Amino acid sequence: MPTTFALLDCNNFYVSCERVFNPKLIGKPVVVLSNNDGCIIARSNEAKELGIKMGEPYFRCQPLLEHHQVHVFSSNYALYGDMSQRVMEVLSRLEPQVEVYSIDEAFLRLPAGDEKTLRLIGKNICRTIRQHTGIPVSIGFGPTKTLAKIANRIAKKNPAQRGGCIISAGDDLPPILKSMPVSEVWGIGGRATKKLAGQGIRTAYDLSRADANWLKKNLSITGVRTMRELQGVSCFPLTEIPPPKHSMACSRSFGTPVSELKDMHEATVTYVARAAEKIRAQQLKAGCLTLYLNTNRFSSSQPQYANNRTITLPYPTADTATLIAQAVATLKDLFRPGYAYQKVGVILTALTPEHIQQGNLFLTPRPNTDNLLLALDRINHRWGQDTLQYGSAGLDKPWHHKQNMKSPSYTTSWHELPVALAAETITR
DNA sequence: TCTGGGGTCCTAGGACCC
DNA sequence: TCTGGGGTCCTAGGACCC
Repeated sequence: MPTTFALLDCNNFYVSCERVFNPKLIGKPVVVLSNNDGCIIARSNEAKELGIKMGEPYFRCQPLLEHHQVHVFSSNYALYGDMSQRVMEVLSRLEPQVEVYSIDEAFLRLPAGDEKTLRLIGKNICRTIRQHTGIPVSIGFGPTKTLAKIANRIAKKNPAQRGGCIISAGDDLPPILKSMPVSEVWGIGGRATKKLAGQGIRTAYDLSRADANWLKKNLSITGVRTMRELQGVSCFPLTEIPPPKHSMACSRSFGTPVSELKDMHEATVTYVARAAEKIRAQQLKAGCLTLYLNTNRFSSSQPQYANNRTITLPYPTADTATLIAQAVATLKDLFRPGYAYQKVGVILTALTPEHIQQGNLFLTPRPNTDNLLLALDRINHRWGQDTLQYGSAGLDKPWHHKQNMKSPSYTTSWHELPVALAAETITR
């Protein structure tokens, strides 16, 4: 049965989240920064018009931002994550076949319908999500995911397409693809764009007509799939049930460079605890742990050092104390004094479901800490992250990343709920 | 002074087997 | 002096995504 894909995308998502709880920002230029207030990762349309680039380091464009009185926010993932869930819930109530693709995007699969039907569906989705969450969204339809992505891009740039741009695999397709630079095609990054340019392939249309053998050799099988998708042949299916994760990571850049082992130790413990909490939430255990650390690679005046090590754990575990002990021992091996470190990070891999565990013939049974961890997670969930934490994670955390302009966690913290004031009006 | 974080997929090449 | 061929598995690194 023929189907249509749709891509729903929240407009300037992080900025839109800030605006829901701070309507004064509507119509004003707004940007949101990455962790540690490092780079620009979200811009309102007004900010884009000022020429502020995606991924630009904050310190570099700070004068421009100040000059235009741009509103700047540190990223607030508690808020964005929660708003994302609300958007996806509303969407799932409207449409049965949904793949949550990222924090601000979802693919849908619909029975292939005529343009009028799709447009009605699109309008209804956009209106309902806006009404229930306050978040503006755009939608694009196409016979494949890649074409739905392109349709979404066109819809977003063109307010007349409110309710959705629709691409079909007919005669209209070539002119649309000819107007789309190949670098804007989903799956074509900077490297591929360069390689393709060398072959004279500059637009999505050129790519849809490229030589499959050359593509396979130079862009791997995924390049060939993208080409087929541009032709209207679906190669990337909808995955409604997210596959289990293969890895779980936690890392942050330090607010200021760190040289002391004590601080590195505290940060390592903090990130291990967080990563362990995350895999427990998904009923997983880790078989391996990777620890890595590095100095600031952008600094030409400071001596550079980066290292990493992966260890196999004695048995798969999600027990924070066990993981901390292993990570700290690894840290002591990797740490070299005399460097200004910028970051330490932890990756848990070889993840397996907690109820399917391979036993070990030669190890004594390990202590069962399941109930302790359950209580820990429940308390932190109920009363907020780090209500209970391991002592070695430190209290002051002088190395903590910068977050100087963060908005309140309006929807996830009892202490930070927005307050609505109603003025009494007298009408007689 | 100040440059994010968390994922996935694919491939080449090494190690190893018979 | 001359030293195969075919296969699997694993891993590091590259590329891409948001």
